[in-house]
Amino acid sequence: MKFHQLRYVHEVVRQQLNISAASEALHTSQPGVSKQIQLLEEELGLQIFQRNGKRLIGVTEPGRKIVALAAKVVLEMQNIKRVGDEYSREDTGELTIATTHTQARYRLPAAVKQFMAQYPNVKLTIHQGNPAQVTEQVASGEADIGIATESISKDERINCLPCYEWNRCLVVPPEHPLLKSNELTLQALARYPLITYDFAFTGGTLVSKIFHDAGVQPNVVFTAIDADVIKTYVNLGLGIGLIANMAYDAVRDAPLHSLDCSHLFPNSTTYLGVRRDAFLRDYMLNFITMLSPQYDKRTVQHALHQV
Amino acid sequence: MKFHQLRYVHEVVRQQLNISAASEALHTSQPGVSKQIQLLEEELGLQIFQRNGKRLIGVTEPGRKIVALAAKVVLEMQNIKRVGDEYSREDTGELTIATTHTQARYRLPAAVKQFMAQYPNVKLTIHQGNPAQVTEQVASGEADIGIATESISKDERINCLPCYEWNRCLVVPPEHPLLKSNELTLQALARYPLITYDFAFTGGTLVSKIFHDAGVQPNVVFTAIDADVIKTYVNLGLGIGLIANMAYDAVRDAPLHSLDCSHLFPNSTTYLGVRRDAFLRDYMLNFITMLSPQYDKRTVQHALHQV
DNA sequence: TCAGGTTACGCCTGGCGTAATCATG
DNA sequence: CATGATTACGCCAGGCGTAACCTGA
Repeated sequence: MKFHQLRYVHEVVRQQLNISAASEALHTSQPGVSKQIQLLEEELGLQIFQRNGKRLIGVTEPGRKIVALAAKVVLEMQNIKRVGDEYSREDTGELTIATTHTQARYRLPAAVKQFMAQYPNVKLTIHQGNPAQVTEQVASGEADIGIATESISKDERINCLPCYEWNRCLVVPPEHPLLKSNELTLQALARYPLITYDFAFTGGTLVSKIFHDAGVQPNVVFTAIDADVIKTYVNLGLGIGLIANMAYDAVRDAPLHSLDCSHLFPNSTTYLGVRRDAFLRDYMLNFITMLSPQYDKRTVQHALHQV
Repeated sequence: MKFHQLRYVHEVVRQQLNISAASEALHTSQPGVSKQIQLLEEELGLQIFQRNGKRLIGVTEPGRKIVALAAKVVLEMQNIKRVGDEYSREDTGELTIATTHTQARYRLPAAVKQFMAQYPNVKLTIHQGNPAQVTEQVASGEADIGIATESISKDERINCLPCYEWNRCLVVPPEHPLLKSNELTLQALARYPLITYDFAFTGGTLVSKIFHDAGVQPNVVFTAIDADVIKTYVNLGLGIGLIANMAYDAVRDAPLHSLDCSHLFPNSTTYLGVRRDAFLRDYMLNFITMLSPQYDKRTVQHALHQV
């Protein structure tokens, strides 16, 4: 049983059972991949893939176990390589961060700037997506670090660290009637068309739960992943926007006004997550401390079980 | 980076850094192992082993990480092989059980007999040791299943299942004064020289804690791992024996008498543990159900996280 | 007919074993 | 000197790529 064979199986699965695509991704010939997979199946004495004639059309029952184990092995091998890099070509490598728009746009820039200055030879990539996608990217190893709210901390495959707390604010056009009322309530809020994040009302998240518990039905007319998009539409007079408070800046976002909502919703916590058994390069740990200066490296290492 | 190289590193560490011994264990030549390890070190750009001239005298800091990861990979590869065996040469293989004397002698025989009848082609091995050794063997993968009391359930690397509960009894020679007293107490017990398991008083275990909490100092004159040894010495009149109640049988152990102690000590639970990320062959799961018929296979699978 | 997979075959890398050499206690 | 690691070297398995061939949609 060769390590290559496991990589091949792993990649074929990742490429939706397309051997040609896998061989391309692996920079090798297609017959080679085909052959090695056959040899592995022969050695193990079982079929990993279901075939219809010559096409792969699925993964067999035992195949699923093999695929899962192969994925683990591939990850461990990556980790070993990383340990090598860590102790030799110090301070060069890659860092992939998966996060949501709000974090990428409003919270990460300072840390990223600092990081790039300190590690000019690390190739930094930011993957943007909704919380579920962030979680998946971290769990699959596509991203080294994921930054998102709550949901990421509930995944068994991911170790998490609370990063910081935040709340929401309402952005409204100038002269909006809500600016004159003395106290903002859920009821008042529900009277106007609402524009907010598209994931705020999926999967029983916090915001939807608060409305539901209060027996108030908000009038959500439009959703986006993107606070900037939301503000744009608020500017057009299509409604009022409910966004993270860090996404509003009085000067930059004039003429919009903001109304604090922290009395309506409990604080949310943004978590940072890494895959359970990923090895973190030193610069990765340092990035985390740049993002969350309240932790030192030792604390981070401990919290993320990098023993 | 070849899989073989990781096996080599793993085995060299297991053999106390003796490359010759490792090459023997791996059925290959010593220069081969030496070479491959050098190649791996070269590829990773770091030293795994500390060398004094040509002798290996230790594992470097990064080496420790590599060794740990290599061990994981080796284990996963074993698991993959097992999946293969599971679905092809059904019902042949090996099963290694690590357990303490008491379990091996008094509790396992029935299950073992049943198992051997059903799986004549599975090579069954029982490793005997104290609870700490059992734990270590399971954690290291030397044993597939470990059966021991409490301590095994506290190891992070092991998934456990409570197997059954038991308590202790006192074995005394015939005509012993304790046979005439109406109620057995810790104080009464402490008046006589005591013979018991050697691990009963190490590491703050249950028995020692009970005595300590009651402010009673037992007079332990002799310890053994083995209830049979203990009974032998009780027979010689060297003291009274405190053993697991399942280890006493009125007929077989005559002329010794027993006194129930379940009012003095809380029940102990015997746990069955498997390594966190080990793949369990079907016959292994069946062995567990034979030992603990109160669970069905599905329950066992779930409890041990064999998803 | 074409995308996608397997078979056939020769090249050549690289792993292994043997034998010789070197270092440490 | 004996134990144990490294170096040298030739053999050959086996992985890879090219080319030819097969097969459902």
